[in-house]
Order: sequence, then C-alpha cells, then structure tokens
Amino acid sequence: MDFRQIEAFVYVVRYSSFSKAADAIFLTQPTVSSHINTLERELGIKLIDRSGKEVEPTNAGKIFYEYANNLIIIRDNAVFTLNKFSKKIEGKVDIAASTVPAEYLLPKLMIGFRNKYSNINFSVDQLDSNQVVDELLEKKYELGMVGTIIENNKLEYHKLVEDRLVLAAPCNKKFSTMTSEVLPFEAVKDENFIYRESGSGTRQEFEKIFMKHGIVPSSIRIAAQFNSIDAIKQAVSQGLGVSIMSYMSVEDYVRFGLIKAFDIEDFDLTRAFYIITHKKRPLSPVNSVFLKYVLDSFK
Amino acid sequence: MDFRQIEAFVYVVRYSSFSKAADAIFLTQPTVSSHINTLERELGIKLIDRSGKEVEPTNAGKIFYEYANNLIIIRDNAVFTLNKFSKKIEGKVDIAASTVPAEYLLPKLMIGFRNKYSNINFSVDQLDSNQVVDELLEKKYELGMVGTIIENNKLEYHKLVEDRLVLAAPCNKKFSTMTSEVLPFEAVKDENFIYRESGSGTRQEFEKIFMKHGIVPSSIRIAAQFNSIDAIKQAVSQGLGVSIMSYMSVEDYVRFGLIKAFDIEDFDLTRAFYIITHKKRPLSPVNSVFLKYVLDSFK
DNA sequence: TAAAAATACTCCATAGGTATTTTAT
DNA sequence: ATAAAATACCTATGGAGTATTTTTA
Repeated sequence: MDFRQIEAFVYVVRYSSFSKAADAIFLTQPTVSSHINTLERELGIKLIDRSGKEVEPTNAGKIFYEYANNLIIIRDNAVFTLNKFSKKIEGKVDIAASTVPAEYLLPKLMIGFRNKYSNINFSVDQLDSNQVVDELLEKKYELGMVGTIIENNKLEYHKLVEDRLVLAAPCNKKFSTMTSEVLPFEAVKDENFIYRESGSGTRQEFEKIFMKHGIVPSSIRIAAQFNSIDAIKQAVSQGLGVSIMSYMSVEDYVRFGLIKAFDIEDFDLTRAFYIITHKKRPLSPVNSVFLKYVLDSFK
Repeated sequence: MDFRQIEAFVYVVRYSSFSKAADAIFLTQPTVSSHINTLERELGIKLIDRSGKEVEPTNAGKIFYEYANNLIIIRDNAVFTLNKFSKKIEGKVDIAASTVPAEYLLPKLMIGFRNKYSNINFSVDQLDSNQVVDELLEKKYELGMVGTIIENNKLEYHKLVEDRLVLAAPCNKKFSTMTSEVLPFEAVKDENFIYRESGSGTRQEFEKIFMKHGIVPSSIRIAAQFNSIDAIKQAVSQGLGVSIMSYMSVEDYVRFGLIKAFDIEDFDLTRAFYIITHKKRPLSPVNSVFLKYVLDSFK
C-alpha cells in the first residue's frame, strides 16, 4: 500500500472518475487505473465499481475510503506540522558560555538576534570552559561558547573572532612611564600576578603559552585569585598586581585610563573565541538559525 | 513519504537502534538508514539524533513519531477490516428470480448454502424474466436467476442446468391412452392451451420455438392465462386444457399421475436456467461465494 | 576490539509515462 | 462520435540488497 495509490483512490471516489482524479493529482489516467488495480489486488477485494457511466466505490471501497481519507489527512498534517516546526524561530536559546564570551560577546549577539526574530529569549549559563564542554557532551546544551579549545572529537569548534591576551597593569608610575606597548618578559616576570580560577580558559591559555616558553606556573608570584573579571580589573587598576587578560575584557578600563595593556615580547598571546556544537547532534531550528547568525556576524 | 520509511522510523525510535529496527521489520540496516535519510530529506529536518551510543528522536522526531505511529496503525486497521469484510460470508443474499428458478431451483440451493454458512438469510424477489434483468441493470440486485436469455452485453449468463419444455396434459381418456411419450404437433395443435402471463420466460421460450416452426401465437386457441404455475397445474390436471411447461415444474404432478407430460415431435424444447451477474460490477463477498456455490452445485 | 551506522555499489521491481484499444454513451 | 477506462509497452527512479568503511563505546 502506497500513498500515491491511496491518494488516487480517494480522488477517484471524490470525482467518480479516473481521468478527473488523474487531473487533480497530476497523474495520467492509466497511472490512476494502475494504482487502483494494485490496491485492489493487494487488499484482495474490488474497491471501485466501474460498471456504470460513473464509477463508484463498492461497499468495501466505502469502508476503505474512511481509512484512506484519514491516512492522507494525517500525512498532510504531519508534513504541515513539521514544516511549521522547522520554520519556528522562537522560544528559548540556551547557551553555555565561559566568562569572556558570556560578558563581552553574547550581549551584542543577543540584541542583534532579538532584533531580527521576535519571540526569542535567551538563557545563558556562565560556566568555566571545562564545564561548558561537559554540558555539551551531556546534551544539556546544544550550543556553547569558549575562548580555548578543549579537544574532543565529538565537538565542533567554529572560530568566531581573534583576540589577544595582554598584560593588564595598573597606571602607576612604574607602568605609566613605559613608552613601548611591548614589554620584554624580564620586565614583568617578578610582578605580582592576579589569577582567574583554575577552570578559566583565559588562565589555561596563558599557562599553556608560558609553559611553552619554559616558565612553570609555580615560579610566578601570585597576589590574588578571583573568579570575576571585574574584580580583577578593579584589583589591577588599584595596584594589587598585574594580570594576563583578554584585551577584549579590559578594553574599557584601558580607554578610561584605569589600566595599561601591554604585549609581551616574543610571546604569541593571540587566542580565539569559538562557538561549539556537537559534530553529529542535530540542532533545533532556533539554535540552528542562531548559530548561522553568529557565524555570519563574525564573517 | 512511504509506508516502509515510516515503519522504519517508528521501529528505529522504538528500539533506539537502526540494526534492531532492521531486524524487526525484515530489512537490512543500510536500507533502514536510507529510509530514515530519505524521510529527513523530504521533511527537511533531522528526525533522529545519532550522536550518542543509543540513537533517539530529536524534538522534530518526537512530533513526527505520533503521526507516524497513527499512520501505521490506521493502515493496519484498514487491511484487517477489509480482510474481515472479504471473508465475512454472512448477511443477506438478495436474488431476483423468475418463477421456475425461484420455486424449483432456489429452495434446495438456499438450504444447502445455509447448511454451509450460518448467519445467512435470503431475500428472493420473484419477478418475470424481463423484470429480473431490469433490476440487475438498475443495480437493485447483484444476482438474478432466469430460464431464458434476454440478451444484454452488460450481463453475464452462467448456465446452471438443462431442462425441457413439455406438453402438460390432463390424464383424461384422450391422453392417458397415448402410449408414446412423443406426440406429433398435429395431435395437439387444436387443443385448448393454458398460458402463463406474457412476461414469463417459459411463455417466451415456447413462443420463440413455435415461431421458428412457423406457428404464430395468435393461431393457438387460448383457454386461460395464469401467473401461477400451481394454478396452471391444477387447471391442466382438471382438464381445462394443455400447457407448455418446464418439466421440472410438473414433475411432481406427473409422478402422482395427475398430469401426463409429452415431448412434441421434431420440436427441440430444451431450455436452460441461468444465474445472472453483471459483467463488470464486483460482487459482494457473500454473493460471490453464493455464486460459486451455485455454479459448483450444477457442475 | 566489537558493534553499530554510514557509504558505495549493484540490481530489479514498479511508478509513471505514451500510444493505442476497448467500451459505453 | 465522443469520452472514459483498459491495455500494452517502455523508461527511469529508488527500494533493497551485499560488501565495505567509518565511527564510537
């Protein structure tokens, strides 16, 4: 039993004619004939009485018509509902994001996306990078945003934007007198450093880079550790110490002259932010459109 | 969208596995994969999330599952119901029959058929042969029985049994002394004849035969006309006249010595009884089985 | 390493077409 | 004579298979 056959049958009954039915469903009359014959053979009973001038259903045909009609209706409803679902760009976009993207990338994206599609609301879960990856792997979120790659062959990292880690220093006399924007590592290695918490992608990135230059984390003097970017910015600007931070996250303090930002000589502190999806897991329509929007925003 | 694809999808969801689903519906795993892919492409949305160890429906898949499940259930119910209908040999068998078959053929057939299938009842409409044909053409009856052929290219005549028309004569001294069972036409042409009504197949048959021998109906002396076979038998046996009748219908009176039956020399008075159906109109299951039973009974 | 899904390919059944014949009005 | 359905025949799509590769637990 096939939908084309059922459809042919339904239309033959409705129009009391093979050729009119054929017209209605954009087939030829012989094809409709063949469909009805196939159905009748499969069901083992004649469905259409062709003896008169107008063809009409037999009693068996009348019984089958009810089923056939329902089958066509349900199929059409299924298609309609799924199309609606596919196009339905509304509801909640859930994202797990680490600190920097959550605070410095997402707000602008969220505003832009909400301008384009109404009926959207966001729920951002601000976690550290490892947790973001875990939540994605546990399928609690379809989308994640981080500033460091934690390799996992189930995940796909889509690069959004490059940033660089900078040395954020207070504008005291020691640093405000520096004319160069690039400092040799020697000039800062004995400073007091302010750290993020250990799960932080920013911290992991800079530890990775320092290790590559043969500097072990334990050899660095730690003045304090915060899990808030703002707290670090405050602490740095007030002179508690220096910190390695995303330029993106200190840009405002730099602009207002509260912090000075330096690159470190010979250290490649570029980093990037990524939006993460599962490699295979299908995205819901909203998330899929949001992903596209985000990628386009950074193209 | 195809039932095989829908079925594959339903079973993949139920078993959370492509290969188990394939087993369950007697296909191979690649075929199931291909069905799901085709469905997803057609509906424009992923239905199955294959990212984990167990595959599971996406949200779209969950929505579609409800429809898919109903489609399969309704299809199966349609097949089941129609099979039941095809096999349901019960209900009313309606037959339009002319006098002789209604009175001398049908009773035995009805008893035999009811012995074989319970839950059968009959409704016999006793009409003259022309009316039987008309009722069939108007689709008021699917089956008819007559003793003469009224040619119509929409109808099919299935021959049941041969009979012969005989001259039924009273057992008075004139006829009871006849030793031969065959009379020359000369011996009877001046008798008083008793007729059936003009629509009667028996009457039409014998008028046809007599015409063929050059004898016009108006040249025959008519003593009476009845529309009842029994009345004619009574009238003949009491000496009102002679009549041309189915041997079948006078057999009992002959056996009891109330009537003598003669063939007429050189006249071929054989006739046959037929069960009539439409050439193209499909028979309902009961009627179709009854037809088969009747044909087998006379084979 | 084993089990499951995807992929690549081959084959053939049949949906659908065109052309024609048959049937009924 | 006309209109509708049936029939005959052809083509090509895609359903279903086997064999193999890829992926993941």
